[in-house]
Amino acid sequence: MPGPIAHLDLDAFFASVELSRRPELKGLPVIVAGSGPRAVVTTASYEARLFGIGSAMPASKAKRLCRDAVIIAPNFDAYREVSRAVMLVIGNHIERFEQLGIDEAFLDLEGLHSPKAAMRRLVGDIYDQTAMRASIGIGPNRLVAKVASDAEKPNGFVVLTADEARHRFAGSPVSLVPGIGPRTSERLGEMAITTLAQLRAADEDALIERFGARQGPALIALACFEASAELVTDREAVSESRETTFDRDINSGDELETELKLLAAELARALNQSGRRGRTIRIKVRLDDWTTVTRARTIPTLTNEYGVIIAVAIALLREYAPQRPVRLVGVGVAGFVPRQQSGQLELPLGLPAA
DNA sequence: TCTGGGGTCCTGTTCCGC
DNA sequence: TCTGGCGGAACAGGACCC
Repeated sequence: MPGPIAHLDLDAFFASVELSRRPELKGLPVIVAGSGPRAVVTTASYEARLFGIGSAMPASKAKRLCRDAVIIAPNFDAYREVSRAVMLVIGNHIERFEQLGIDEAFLDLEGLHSPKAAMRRLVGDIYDQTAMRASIGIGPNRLVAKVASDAEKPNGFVVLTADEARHRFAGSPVSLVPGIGPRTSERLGEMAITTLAQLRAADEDALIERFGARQGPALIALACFEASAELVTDREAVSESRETTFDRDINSGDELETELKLLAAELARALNQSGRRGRTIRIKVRLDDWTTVTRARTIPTLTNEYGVIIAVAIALLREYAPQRPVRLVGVGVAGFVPRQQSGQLELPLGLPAA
């Protein structure tokens, strides 16, 4: 039996990085958010959370909730740098770990003499070397570890078996577990299932009828805290994109194409820098009524060239021809191949063999 | 007072070739 | 020759995550 697994989560990460750069703000409600009229909060310090401010909240609302909040524009380069430093510390302690996003990781604790003591030392080292606080959850699989790290943050340190997790969170809303978001919560609510205990006891056939043969049983497994303990230690990106929300909705096709060109240029620059290429080019358009449309086209050869990307993107946009004001456009390239294979797959595909 | 940006994964549909 | 089944690839949308 594999395991145990630890989940490490950096507390209020973006805000913590800002506070370490500007110690005079310590103790104040700090919000990291963009500046436009449609900006949202990316991270709030724990002082700001006392005012009811949370992630994904419109910045305008956050300001109303706390007039004295210090608002700081996000600086992703700085966050990436601190993230790298933290991951280096983790790598010095733990052989196998899987980074997720910028501020968390799963750690394979198998074979460690005293996993808890090892995690205490790791958290101490991370703080000493980067000034970042982390919460730790330890469990038999990723799901238990993740929920455990969330349970008592900031500075949390929670160790649970699956059985203990089932008991401790029996009365918690189904959305406590990762994988059950707002939409699934709502649909479960329509079946009078709101807590994890209710989901665990739910009729599997009814769930299958409602959610399908795969997702139905998967929901019960989530409620039982059954999950894989496997880590994916060598994750490679499969797509990259750029998108922007306008301060005001846009009606003109010319203006949309101008924006699309800027985004495609930035995307091509990034792809060239990382040496990544893909065959599928997609656009994304969000209308003023929040409907989101994507269109994609796969071309015969791998590309990261601006000229190719923008030509396909504009063709897709013209074919779609939005009939309502547009609040967001985006462009992306997908279908990356693992780097060692990319040489072979450059041949035109989709042609009948000779 | 509406709701960012950058991703991943899954599902259902359609199309095409065998 | 016609038809149906099947599987894979592409595509669109949706849910979710940080």
